[in-house]
Amino acid sequence: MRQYECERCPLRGVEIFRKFTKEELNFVSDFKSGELAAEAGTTFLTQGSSSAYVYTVLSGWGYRYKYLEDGRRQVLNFVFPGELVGLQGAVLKEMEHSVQALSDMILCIFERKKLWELYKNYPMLAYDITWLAAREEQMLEEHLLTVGKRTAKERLAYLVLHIFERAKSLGMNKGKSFDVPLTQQHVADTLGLSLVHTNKTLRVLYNQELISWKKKTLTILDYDRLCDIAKWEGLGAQKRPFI
Amino acid sequence: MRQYECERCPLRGVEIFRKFTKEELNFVSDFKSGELAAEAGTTFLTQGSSSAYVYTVLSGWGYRYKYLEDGRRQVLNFVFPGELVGLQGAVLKEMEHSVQALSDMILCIFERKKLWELYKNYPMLAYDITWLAAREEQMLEEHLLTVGKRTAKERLAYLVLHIFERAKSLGMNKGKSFDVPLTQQHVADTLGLSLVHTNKTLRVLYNQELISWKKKTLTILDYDRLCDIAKWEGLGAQKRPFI
DNA sequence: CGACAAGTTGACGCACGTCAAGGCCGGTGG
DNA sequence: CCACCGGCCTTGACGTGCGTCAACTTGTCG
Repeated sequence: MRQYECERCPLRGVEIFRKFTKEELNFVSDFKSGELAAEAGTTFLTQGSSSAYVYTVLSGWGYRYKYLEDGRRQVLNFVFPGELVGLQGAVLKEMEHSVQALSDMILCIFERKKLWELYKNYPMLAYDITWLAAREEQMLEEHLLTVGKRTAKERLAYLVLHIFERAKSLGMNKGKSFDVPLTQQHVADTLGLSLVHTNKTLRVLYNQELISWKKKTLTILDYDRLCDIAKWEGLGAQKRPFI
Repeated sequence: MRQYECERCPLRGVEIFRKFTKEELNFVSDFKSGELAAEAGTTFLTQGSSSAYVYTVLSGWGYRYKYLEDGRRQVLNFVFPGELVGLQGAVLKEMEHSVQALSDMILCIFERKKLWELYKNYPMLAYDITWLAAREEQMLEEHLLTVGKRTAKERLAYLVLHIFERAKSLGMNKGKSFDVPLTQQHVADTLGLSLVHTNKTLRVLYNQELISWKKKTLTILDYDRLCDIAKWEGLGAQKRPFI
């Protein structure tokens, strides 16, 4: 049921996260009510349902998405280790999106009911949750700008940089390369492009020696030119909280 | 400096907002450090700057938007009375979007510094802020779906319904009509469409007797068919907090 | 009545979507 | 070991929804 004690949480060591006090750690440990191992492909939160839990990603990649009734799918954002999932479902009446595991994931389970205790007794953690929500909002806004205003080539450049930055901040990269459990269909559904056009645009980036993406390994060949193309300024690199 | 005392706040009476305790009201009144009257067209929060304040909208409409360096603009969302503006700038390092008044607005000013006090002493209000952030996120996600996957006609239908629902929940409508201080350029920049195509698509909706939009007055002529076209299920109508 | 912002309309072009046909590769079973 | 299958990727041909350009109209405010 619980393999990872909060006190020995493998993520705590990652530099980007702010340090917790002993007391906070104790509370979180108590707050945590178990772990969920989700295999790649599992949808563990579903659009339209109200979840009794909030999760923190311990390891693995996932993505949040929405469907239109006729099947059109929009990927909203990805979820990386240290991030909170399902807050909407806990705070509002229900989730209006689904979350699926891209790779095998381990999630820490927190009960919705206990969230209130956290707010009441650990204002710093409450503030942290707000911080995480604000950051999520910021990412969504940049995505909206991407889908609304960037061209196909700009979108691809943006997406590649976006996921690279996020992976890198967690040490999930190997130099300029990293493993990406995405299919081109995922990419297309993230960027509001068709599968075919996504494929052809990726080919352009490859031909221009900007990236290489073979067998789930993505390599950034020319970071600066990609930034230029994407017209993107990067994510802030502040220390971040994690519950 | 302060025309509207929190104790006599005109918004408190609006049914959709949850009631505050006497104590909460006192705190908010103390938290509030003044009012800002922004004329239509004023940009009162700017992309890239870090603001020392958070605002609550007392009256009027605004919109949040982002620019790409070459001038392409994406409208992210609108802001209505009772909503919080500038939380990102208060919690994270800086705002990554701007906010402009569409009509004349009155905003309550809160100091960023005091936000922490709120978290420490009024967990319920802290929770409310999270609630508002989660709702904002939900709206953004629906917008992303719209821009990514809906056709021009669907987008227009969606937008019309979206702003109508929000205005209506605040009693800002007159039956099926309401005043909309938007130009077609705003609409285009919200939906990721060109101005010309927006105009032509609006004409289609008008010709099909779905809406009428003349001189800043928008009328919903056929609510049901619009919903059908938009493939949208509406915003939740829960009681909402407001700081 | 002039000036300027906003809305309107038609003509034309292109970025991206759709369709369709293979190709590659890892997995499974005989 | 090969045969087959089902995902996923790739590529060309062709179609179209939406963008761009440009000119005109309408409304508004001095």
